[in-house]
Amino acid sequence: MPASACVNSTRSPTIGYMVVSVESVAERAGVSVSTVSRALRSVPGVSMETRKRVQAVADELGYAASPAASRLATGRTMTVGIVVPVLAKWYFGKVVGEATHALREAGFDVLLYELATPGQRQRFFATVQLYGRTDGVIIIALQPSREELESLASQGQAVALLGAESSAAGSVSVDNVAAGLAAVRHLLNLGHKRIAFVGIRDEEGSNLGGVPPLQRLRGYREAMAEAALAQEDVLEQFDENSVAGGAAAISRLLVLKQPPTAAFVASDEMAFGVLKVLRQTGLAVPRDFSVLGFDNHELCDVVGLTTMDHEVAEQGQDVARLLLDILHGGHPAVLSRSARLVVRETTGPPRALRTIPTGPDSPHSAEHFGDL
Amino acid sequence: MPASACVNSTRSPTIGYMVVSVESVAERAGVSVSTVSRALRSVPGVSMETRKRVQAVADELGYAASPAASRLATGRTMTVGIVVPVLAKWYFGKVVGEATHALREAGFDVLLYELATPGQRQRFFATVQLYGRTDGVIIIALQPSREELESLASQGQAVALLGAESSAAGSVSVDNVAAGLAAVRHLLNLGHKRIAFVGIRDEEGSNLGGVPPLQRLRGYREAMAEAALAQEDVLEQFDENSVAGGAAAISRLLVLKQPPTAAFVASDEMAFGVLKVLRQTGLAVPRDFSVLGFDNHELCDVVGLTTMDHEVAEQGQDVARLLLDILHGGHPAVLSRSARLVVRETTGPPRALRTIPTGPDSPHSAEHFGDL
DNA sequence: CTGAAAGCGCTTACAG
DNA sequence: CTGAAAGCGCTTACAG
Repeated sequence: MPASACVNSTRSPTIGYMVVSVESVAERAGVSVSTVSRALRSVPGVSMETRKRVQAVADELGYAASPAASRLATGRTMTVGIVVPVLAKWYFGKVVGEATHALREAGFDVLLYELATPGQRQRFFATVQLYGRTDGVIIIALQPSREELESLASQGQAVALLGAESSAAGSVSVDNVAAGLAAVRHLLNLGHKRIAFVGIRDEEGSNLGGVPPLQRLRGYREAMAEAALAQEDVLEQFDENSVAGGAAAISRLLVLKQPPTAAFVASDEMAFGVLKVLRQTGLAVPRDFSVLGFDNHELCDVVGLTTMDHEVAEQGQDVARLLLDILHGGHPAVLSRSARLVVRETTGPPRALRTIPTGPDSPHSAEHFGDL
Repeated sequence: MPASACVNSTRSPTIGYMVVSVESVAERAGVSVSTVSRALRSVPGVSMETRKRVQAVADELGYAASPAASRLATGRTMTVGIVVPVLAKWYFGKVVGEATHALREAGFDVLLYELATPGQRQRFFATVQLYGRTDGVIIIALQPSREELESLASQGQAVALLGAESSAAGSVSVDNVAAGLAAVRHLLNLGHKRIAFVGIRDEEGSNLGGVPPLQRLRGYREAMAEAALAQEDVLEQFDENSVAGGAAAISRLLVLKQPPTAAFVASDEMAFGVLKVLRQTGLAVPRDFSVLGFDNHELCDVVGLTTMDHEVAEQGQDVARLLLDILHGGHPAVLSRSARLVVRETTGPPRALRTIPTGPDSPHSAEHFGDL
C-alpha cells in the first residue's frame, strides 16, 4: 500500500464496504493509535492541538471506533436492555419510547426484548442472554423472582424495575393501592353502592399483569370496606388486558341478578371494552352506568373516559434515570409515584339518585359532586 | 490456579461477577478452544461425541460466548436496527413488535432507534451510527434519500424499508393510492358529494408522515376526479397525526360556508379526533357526517369507526423477513400489500339523501348500501 | 504529552 | 476430527 493511502480500505469480496480503523487515522494524523484513542474519547492527557488534529482527521475519514473492539477492550457495552411484555399497547409503547429517549441521550444503545408469553419469559431467564450484550436492563411490568435477579446480577447487569419491587434492584412504581382507593371513593361519593371491579387476569402465567393490577384490587377492597359495603366475589371480574377482555368482563356483570351501577376498571383499554358493550346494550353512560378506568390513555379524551392518571411518560424517564444512576456507580433507588383522578364524562350518580335526589336511600346525595 | 478449578472465575474488584470463557470450557472438557468454538456453533468437523461432551460442559458452566469477541472475530453482529419515528403510536408499536418477534426468532438482537424529530433524523444519518453495531436495519415510515441509503451501505448495512420505496433496498408497502380510491368511492357510493380529506402534515420536516399519507391524498383526488366532482383546496386539511390534529382539521372544515358531509381521514388516530369534535358539536355520526379512517386501529371497534385495514401486523413480519432474506444472501425484494375497507358505523348516506331517498339530486340512491 | 505492547475473548485458515 | 497460532480493532497500564 502506498504511503499516501491513508485510509485502510479493506474490501472484502462478499461485503464490499469501507472500513476505517484507528490505524488509518493515526497514520494520517501522524500520531500513534494510543493517542488517537485517547484524543477521540476526551481522555485527559492529550494536548489540545493534537486532540484537534486527530478529531479533524477522524471526521474527514468518517471514523467511528468499532463497538465490538471497544467492548472487548473495556468490558462495557454502553448498551441497555429493555424487557417488556408487549410493545403494541399504549402504556408499554409510551414507557419504552420515553426510556429509550433518555437512554440514547445518555449515550446508550437500547436492545429490545419482548417477552409476550410465559415460554419466552422462561427462556429469557433460563439462559445467559444479557452477559456481554448489555450493561444493565430495565424490566417493565414483570416481577422477577430472586433467582432471576441473581442470574441477572451474575451476568453483570444493573437492573431497574418498573411496576415491580425488589430490594436487589432500583425500581419505580405507582402507589396503586392508594390509586384504587381514590378511584372507588370517587364512585362512592357519587352515591354508588354496587361497584364492580374489572381486573387484569394473568393468562396462565402470561406476563401482562404484574403486581400493579393486584394492588388496584386491594385499593378497591379497602374502599368498599371503608364504606362498609358488602364485598361479593361476583362483583370482581377478571379478564385479559384488552378491549375484548373488558367487554367480556362487563358482559358477565350485566347479567347478574343484582348488577352493579358502576365499575372501576384496572386499565383503560379494558374500560374501552366496557364502554363498547354498554353502548351496544343500550345503557347510557353515566346515566345508567358509571365507568372509571386506569392509565389516562391518550384516547380517553375521545370517549370521555374518567380515569386515573399515573404519569406514564414520567415513569419511563424515571426508570431510565434510575438505571443510569446505578450504571454511574450510584445505589439502586426506589421511586414511588402517585396517581390522580381525571374526571371526564363516564362517571356520575347512579340512576336512582338522579330521580330521587334527596331520598332516604341516598344519604350522600348532597356531596355527590364534591370531587367533580 | 489448581487443576480442579475449571471455571476461570475472574472477580474484578469493582464489578464482581463471574465470567466463563472458552478456555474454562476447553480445559474442563479436555479439548482445545478451537474445538469448543466449533462444537458449540454446530460447525461441521467435530465428532458427535466431542460435541456432546463440550455442550454438556458448557451447559454446566453456564457458558455463553462473549458477543463482543465473536463480533470482532467474525465481523457479524447478529443484530438488526429498527428505526421508527415514535413508538407510542399503535401502528408503530404493532409493527415494531411484530418485526422484533420475527427477528429474535431468527437469532438476531434488535436495537431500537426512535427518530422523533428532524434533528434526530439528521444526526442519525450524518454520523456513523450503525457500523459494527448492526448487520442491517429496518426503516419505518421514513423515506431515506439516496445519500442516506449510500451512507448505510457504506456502513455495511442491509436495509429494508416499510412505507417507503427505493431501488437500493428491500421494501414493503401498501398500495395507498388504491386504498384512498377505495375509501373515497365508498363515500361517493353512499351519495356524498362534498367529501373532505384530512391528511397528515409533516411538521416542519418531522418524520411522522412519510410517503403513504401523500398517496392516500392522491387516491382521494383520483376518486373525486373520477366522480367529476370539483376539488377545492379548502376541502383538503392537513394537521399532525394525532387526535388533536384530527380535531383541529375537522374544526376548520366545519366552519366552511359549504361544509363537507363526509371526510376521509388519513389515520385512525386523527379520525378519533374528528369523531370527538363532531360529538362535541352535536353532529350525529353518520346521520349528519360520515367519517372514514385509515389503519384499522385496535380501538376502531370501540367507537365503530369505518376504516381501511392494511394488515399492520403482517407488514411488520414482512419487512423483517425481507431483511433476513437479504442478510442470508438474497436479493432485496419489493413487496406490496393492498388495503381493504372495513365498514362499521361511522359512514352512511348524507342527510339530504335520508330525507329525500330518491330525489333528482341523488342518482346513486339505489346503490348507497351496495358495499356495506 | 506520547508511544510500544499486551490483552480483551473469540473464530478460522492452516497444518497435522 | 483436532490443535496451535494469528488476527479481529480497540484500550490501557507502563515506560519514557
